[in-house]
Amino acid sequence: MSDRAQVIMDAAERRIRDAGYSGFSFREIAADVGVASSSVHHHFPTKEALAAAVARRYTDRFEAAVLQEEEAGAPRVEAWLRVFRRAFLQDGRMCLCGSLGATSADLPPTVAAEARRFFERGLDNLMAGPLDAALTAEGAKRTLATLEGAMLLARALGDMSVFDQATSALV
Amino acid sequence: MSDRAQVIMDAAERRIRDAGYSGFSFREIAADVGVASSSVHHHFPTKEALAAAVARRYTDRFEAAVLQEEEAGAPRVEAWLRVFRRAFLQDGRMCLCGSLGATSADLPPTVAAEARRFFERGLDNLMAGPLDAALTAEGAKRTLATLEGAMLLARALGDMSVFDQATSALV
DNA sequence: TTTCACCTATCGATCGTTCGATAGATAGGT
DNA sequence: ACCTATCTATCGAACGATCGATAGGTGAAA
Repeated sequence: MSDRAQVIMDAAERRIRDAGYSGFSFREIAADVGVASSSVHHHFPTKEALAAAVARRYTDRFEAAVLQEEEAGAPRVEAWLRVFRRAFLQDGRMCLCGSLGATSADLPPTVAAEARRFFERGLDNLMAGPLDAALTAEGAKRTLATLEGAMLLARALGDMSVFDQATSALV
Repeated sequence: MSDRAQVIMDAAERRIRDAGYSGFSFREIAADVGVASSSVHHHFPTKEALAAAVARRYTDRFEAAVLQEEEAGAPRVEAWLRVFRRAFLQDGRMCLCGSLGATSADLPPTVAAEARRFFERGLDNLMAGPLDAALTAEGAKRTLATLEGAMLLARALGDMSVFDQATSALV
């Protein structure tokens, strides 16, 4: 994967997190990066392929960050909270797969599958390991739902601090 | 507000809940209703005005349904859970204002204001009343976040039962 | 006769996508 | 060292489709 392809994915990720799948275009991405829109197609043949690649990279990065927090000694739920919190407050944007998942019914199949994969991996991680650290199926779903919803609420209200208030009972 | 305008709003509401603000068009709505796209403009001059009207009606309906549940004796949080659950399982769709709020950064101002209003009204209601029934500011935000996130998660995973699992601890 | 709801037709802009051309790098053969 | 072939990354131009929006006309109701 070339540097240019990474920069294209960076721009696409920003745009999708702000506006969703149908809210970004090749021309916008191209303008952000400083190339012709046809050059974006050279790296990613279709819009569906670009969005799927961005979601795949996002999930892998996210999972790696959570594992790093856990290895640093953070309890399971707190690891997730920290990574979500960082993704939200640092970038000032929704979770990519939250943004995609909200319109899941209208997504090309491979993009919907990548969004689904993000949440499946999250639930697997939250339910894995020794019994004293693992969450129940319901606890894991509640945790992810609250984290995603906290982002959505904070964005809709235009107040970033809402995220911390909505998630304060998770730890 | 004429009958035709109501039917147009019905179609727009369905489409926005599935695909977000940038995922619906006048032509699609017109085809659903069975009129020309210019006729939709006759009732709602712009896309922004149509979406804002749909969100306003949605919020008012939602609030009325919650109040009805409360008057029927449902505890505060359970009233919200029931109305959210019905909106999700009956229609098989996201919350309209959740769908809009996810892309709040990319919304025309009046539409973003209507989405914000939905959550402000929700928080006000959850925090109102006698102390033994009212939620704290944090509890109210956590409740709305979990409800919205539960919809998002269930949609992304393609499994409606996820909503009940994610919200099982709210009551 | 004025108003209302709807129509057809059309506008300019933007969409995802495709195409052919071009420049630079790389590799192999002579 | 030189020529040739191939690959990669980029460009401008254009495709048909769709977008939100507008203009002007038609017919029925008030």
